[in-house]
Amino acid sequence: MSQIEDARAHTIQGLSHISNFWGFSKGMGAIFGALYLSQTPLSLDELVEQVNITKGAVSTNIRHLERLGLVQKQVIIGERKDFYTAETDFWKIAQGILREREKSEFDRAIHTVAESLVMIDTAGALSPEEAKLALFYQKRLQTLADFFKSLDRLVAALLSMESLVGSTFDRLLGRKE
Amino acid sequence: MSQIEDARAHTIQGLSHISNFWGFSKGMGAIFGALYLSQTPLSLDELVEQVNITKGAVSTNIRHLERLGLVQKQVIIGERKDFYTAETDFWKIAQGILREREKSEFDRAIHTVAESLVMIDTAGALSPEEAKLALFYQKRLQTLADFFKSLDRLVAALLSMESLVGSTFDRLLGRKE
DNA sequence: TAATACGTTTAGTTTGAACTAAACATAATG
DNA sequence: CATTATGTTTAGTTCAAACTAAACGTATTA
Repeated sequence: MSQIEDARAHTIQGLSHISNFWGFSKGMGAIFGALYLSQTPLSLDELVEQVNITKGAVSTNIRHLERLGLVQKQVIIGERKDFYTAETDFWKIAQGILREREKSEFDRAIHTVAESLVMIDTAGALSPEEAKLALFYQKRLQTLADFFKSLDRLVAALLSMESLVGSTFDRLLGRKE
Repeated sequence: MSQIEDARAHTIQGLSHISNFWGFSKGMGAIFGALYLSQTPLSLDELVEQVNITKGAVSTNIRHLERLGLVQKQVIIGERKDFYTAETDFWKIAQGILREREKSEFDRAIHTVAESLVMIDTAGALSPEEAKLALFYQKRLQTLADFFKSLDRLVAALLSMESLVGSTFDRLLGRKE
């Protein structure tokens, strides 16, 4: 029935949008969607057909998805093709994204601000106005650094909750009691 | 001293990158950076000069920044120009972004999944395999919906913490005791 | 009322990410 | 060993977002 196919297409298109919104390609969202709404693992060729993008693009996108933990490769014995399945635990997925993407980005941010602070620290003799400006920068940069460090701790805390995922948040938010 | 100017440039460039990473334009990050590292409010023309993009772009970007709560317009009496200052409370900023961007995006996601579920519900007579597929979709879509709803609650919870911001998280994460 | 100062809008351009098509590398099969 | 099946890499293309330049609207000043 077309109604059901429509629901599938609608969901996939929605996931494409979300993927895009979160800074990934639409293709990644669509591929994940196709896998998430498949009762069986899919091969690369099947994905090419279902999602309607070329093999190269699927290949690239799916490796990215794998690295993030959104998709798992299934090696089926006696089969030459690779098969893929979607991760269905979204809290796990969130962790994967936090780990692979946000973490390194926070590290980078912290590093950049630290560098800026060093530049100021190692500046030579300063005129009175320069000294005042330097002090101002230091204060602002320190605020920024503190913020990033807090975010970093938050992420680290979430990532260390491995075994609790799936229940912790839900309980925290009142979905289960 | 050039060392200090370098620190400023380095920070601004870092903020541009971060802005871009979070799905905003680099220009927005640069403009915010210029304001954040300014001891005085800046006019549009001063920003044009400092950030080195055209008036039109600054105008567009700064309105976006304002809407997100990253920047405030200061109407100075007796001055025809608008002046802008950067918000310096980053937890407030995070809230602004959550409110303006994430919230509506979650709403959209929830809505899309709900639509898909309706499509399945209203599908007519189904063959046995179709019925089985429909059931499978329903289960998966429900899982997805639950996840989005949890995220939505999380965001709502964070947004309702208005008065606590700045201390709550830090305490939560052990930065202060 | 003319001239100026300012912010916004618009038409066109630039740019980078994600795509396609096709060549390629590798392993399995006959 | 030639052929086929498969996934990856690459050179080139497409497309949308963000930019520029310039026109525009509006308020202020002379």
